[in-house]
Amino acid sequence: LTDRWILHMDLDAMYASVEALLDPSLRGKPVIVGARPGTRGVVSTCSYEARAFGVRSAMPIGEAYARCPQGVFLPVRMEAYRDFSRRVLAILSVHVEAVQPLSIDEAFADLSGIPEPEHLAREIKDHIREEVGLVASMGLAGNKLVAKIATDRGKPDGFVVVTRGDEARFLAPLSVRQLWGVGPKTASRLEGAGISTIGELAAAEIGRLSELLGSNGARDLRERALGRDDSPVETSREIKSISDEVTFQRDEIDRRALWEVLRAQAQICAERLQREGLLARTVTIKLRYSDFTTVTRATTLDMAIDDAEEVARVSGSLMRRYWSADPRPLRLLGVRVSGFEETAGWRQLRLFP
DNA sequence: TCTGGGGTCCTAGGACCC
DNA sequence: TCTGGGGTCCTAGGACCC
Repeated sequence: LTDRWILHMDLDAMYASVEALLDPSLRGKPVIVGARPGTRGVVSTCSYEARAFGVRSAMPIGEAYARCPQGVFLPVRMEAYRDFSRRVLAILSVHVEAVQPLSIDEAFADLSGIPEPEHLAREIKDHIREEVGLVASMGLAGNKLVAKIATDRGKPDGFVVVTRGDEARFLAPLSVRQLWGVGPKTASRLEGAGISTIGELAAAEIGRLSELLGSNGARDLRERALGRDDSPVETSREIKSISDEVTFQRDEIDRRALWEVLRAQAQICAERLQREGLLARTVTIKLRYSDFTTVTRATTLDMAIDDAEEVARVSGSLMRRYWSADPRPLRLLGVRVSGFEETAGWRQLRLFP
């Protein structure tokens, strides 16, 4: 498709911005959404005023407090952000047919075949600001990969267009870290081989890259470094797993307390299974000890389940088998269900809507 | 300054089957 | 009497994303 245009949109500092919309007295202040100082947790999102103090997403809350003690620290209020997210997606959907939400604050939209994609994108951006009050940064390019990076380059309040044919040139000077799929580990491995920009990555010998990342990883990464990506905008995706986990404020060793947490988590997973019309065959527990070592233990059943008692029973027996034998304090406990089948009732609904 | 919670995808090894 | 080989399922860990 020669006139493929993909729009990527990302709401600036979304959680902090929503909090400021709900409480205008927060406007212009360093707002840090995540956890209260003195508790276990990290920064989810912070306002640009807070970023000026060096506060960043995923930073331990204690460090954020050390850098910005005058900050306004707020707990995460997911329901509120979801509500704003829905309103933004609704605006996108008014203008574009194919919309793919990526997360609560990000989406792709397929603008292929639209006469003036840039004009439309600006219109959507204005619309979101006027009707919802949030600022969306946008990237417009010939594919998802480049559109997303374009958004990033313009933040905050960005609008960056990358012309088709210009992808590799646009990416070349940027850090490899900007590429989807290159995290701290891969970046430092590449760095060790003298590769720090996307341009250097694109020019690297494939054999050399394969040694570093395996042949599949090398091939995929090279394509991305050249700005090539033909993945479609997917309007719906299958759920693969459902989980609930918690980090305790203080490491927990009491059997009964742990059992109660596990039961509640099983219940949450089961409720969600039922809501989605799914049955799970695999149940996994996740344990994290005081030294942060983390293990998962799974079991796959012959029969798929969606009942809270059953999920609790299976995760409980995993706990007995793997924790009770060596009952050290836990920092985190979690339950996950996966290996889904649709329930008979839902299958019927789908066959005879 | 100790490290959240919800996910996805990939890899590797072992069991098992034909 | 010296280790086939391919496919599938399962477990566990790890990297990564927001």
